[in-house]
Amino acid sequence: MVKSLSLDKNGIRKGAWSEEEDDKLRAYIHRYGHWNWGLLPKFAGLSRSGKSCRLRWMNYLRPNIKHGNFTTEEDNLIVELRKKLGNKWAAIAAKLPGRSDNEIKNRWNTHLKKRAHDEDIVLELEHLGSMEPDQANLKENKDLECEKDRAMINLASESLSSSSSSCWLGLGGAVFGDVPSQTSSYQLADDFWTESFLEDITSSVDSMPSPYLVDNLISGSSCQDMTVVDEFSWSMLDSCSEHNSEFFNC
DNA sequence: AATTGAAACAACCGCATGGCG
DNA sequence: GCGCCATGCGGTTGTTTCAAT
Repeated sequence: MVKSLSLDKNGIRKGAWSEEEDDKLRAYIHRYGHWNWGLLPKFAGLSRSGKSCRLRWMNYLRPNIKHGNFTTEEDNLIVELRKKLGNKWAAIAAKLPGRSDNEIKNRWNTHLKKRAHDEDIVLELEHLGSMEPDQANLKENKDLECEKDRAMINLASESLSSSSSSCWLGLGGAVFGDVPSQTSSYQLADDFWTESFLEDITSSVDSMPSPYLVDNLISGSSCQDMTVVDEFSWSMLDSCSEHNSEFFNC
């Protein structure tokens, strides 16, 4: 279910990410943070665009990201939030810890859109079925009832909202702890990266060029340019040691 | 067993936004 | 105020998988 690999004219890889690329990106961000997506690929030894790296990190490699089946509670919440917020996938994702906007968008487009549409039709038909026959033929009445329908649907979704939110908070409390109000900024716990992972990546990270040691990776850049980059990198790394979690905000 | 169409989803692309000089 | 650049967001595409025929 992945795009086949290809290279563009600049030698930038496109398509599916290999496990090796994932490891490089994960290891690099773990060590240095994503201080600049544009430069990160070169420092991390990846032939990818910064955009591609960012997307891969945000949607797949980011800590705490969940993969696999959506729960009924999650589905309900997505449907409900979409009614309220529209296609604001990032805003919706902020309410579902561990799910990326891309994943939610895909979930909506492949599963929930049709379901939500079907549910609206059922509501509409149920309502029409309860109407007097001659009433149903009167346009003005129909228009009025359509308005009532919308109100009923909204009311139903509000009701669903309060109940499913409770379910979700219960689930969130059990699995994630308190559901953060701003899940776009993740706090990195000390044990975020498992010990086994740290062992796995140690060798690759140590052989990886750090942003302040490499001076020939930015093609065409002058020595002056690199001085700027070096100073920037040092300051960022200093900040990193002081405020480690900020480097993993998503 | 082969074919085909739909479903699923990772990834790409273009535009919008915000920060900075 | 303006232009540039990095980042974020949402729409779309491309590929694989799987079920139906």
